[in-house]
Amino acid sequence: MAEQADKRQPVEAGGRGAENRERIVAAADRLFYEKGFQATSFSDIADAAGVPKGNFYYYFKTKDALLEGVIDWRRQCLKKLLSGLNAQYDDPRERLMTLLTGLCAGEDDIVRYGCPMGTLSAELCKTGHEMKEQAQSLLETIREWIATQLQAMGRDDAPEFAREILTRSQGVTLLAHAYGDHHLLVEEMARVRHWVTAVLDGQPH
Amino acid sequence: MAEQADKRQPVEAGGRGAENRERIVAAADRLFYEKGFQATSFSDIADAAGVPKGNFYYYFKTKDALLEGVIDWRRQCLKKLLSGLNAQYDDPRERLMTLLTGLCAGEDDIVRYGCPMGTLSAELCKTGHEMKEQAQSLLETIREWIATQLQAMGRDDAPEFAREILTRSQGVTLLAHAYGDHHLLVEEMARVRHWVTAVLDGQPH
DNA sequence: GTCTATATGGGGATAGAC
DNA sequence: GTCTATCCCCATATAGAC
Repeated sequence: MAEQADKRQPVEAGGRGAENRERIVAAADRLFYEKGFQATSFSDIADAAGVPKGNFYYYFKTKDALLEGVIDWRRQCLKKLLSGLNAQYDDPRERLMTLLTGLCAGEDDIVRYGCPMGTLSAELCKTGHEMKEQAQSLLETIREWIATQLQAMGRDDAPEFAREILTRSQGVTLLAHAYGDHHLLVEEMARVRHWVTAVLDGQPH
Repeated sequence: MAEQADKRQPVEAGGRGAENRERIVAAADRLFYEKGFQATSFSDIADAAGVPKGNFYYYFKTKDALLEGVIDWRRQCLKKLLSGLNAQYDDPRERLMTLLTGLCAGEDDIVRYGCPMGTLSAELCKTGHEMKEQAQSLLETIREWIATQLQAMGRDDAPEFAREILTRSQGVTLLAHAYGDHHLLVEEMARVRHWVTAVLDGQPH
């Protein structure tokens, strides 16, 4: 189940195969997000990626292996996002607020498809998929990063505070998705930021 | 799509057919909750309900019709719950706090399968199912009830406040489900209640 | 490495005996 | 109203030519 990972070595070697592999992962990533994991068929992915169905069993032996590739891909994107924030700002508070603002960046996507991490976790948990822990670890990664920023601000309630920020953000995206309400997303996320600001400025929470 | 509803007339007539229909709905309700809608097959339901597969096409022409029956069933349960609270308490605040406490009642279920309304909405929205609005209306029903209680307490921010309570509750259940963490559920729900109490007692929010 | 043709299984749904 | 046998389709997955 973890053996597929090493197959990714030739990615940087620059062969056409690497391009194909990445195309498949990128297409699957998008479709798993838009339609969900179960509802996405190989045909869907093949069409989207422009790669014949049969071919990509060469890259991924099973659909689960493909899911693993997609989760790894999302993990890399997330890591890149967070380390980007680390590099861009020195002030941990600025980092955090930028993240919270950025969560609304893909506004339409979130309204239409929900949070990529939250919805995937929910689906995999419900179906009892073996890879649910991997999806959960994406959420945990972001929670830890938030906690790190809070700790850098000298807060001793960093872990719980971070958890609550994540909780509220997930609640907002879930409802915005369920209601298909763009306005709800923007307004409630602003409310979350306002609350974080107030707490950081000394209000008890 | 709505024609199946009138089939429910004979339910109270007390024939064996009515029992069967209810058994099917009850089994489907439970399985849709535990495994999700897509992942639940007719065979699963047939086994659980003790009714042969072929038979229940007599009651539901399609899987979607069955889903509609399940959503109606959940709506009735929800209505019963809320009117029960209305009858049990005169004080709207007591009603609200009882509801918020009760949300943790099925603790283990929530940790394992999430919120019945939230997870169903998420799944139907993601797959673009025609019945997503029906699922959404379950959430809306509960939000309206909360708003009604808040308004009865004389709050002029009732609609937004109710929405935020729902948002936070959904966030808590989503994370508790994703993490499979019983402790998280209890603790964060207590935090939500604490926050509601504080706001009701005059703290700005 | 690439792609076509195909196997296999399980899903929803139907026909029709009882 | 009840239940069995069966159909069809589409999904994942494989075999093997190129």
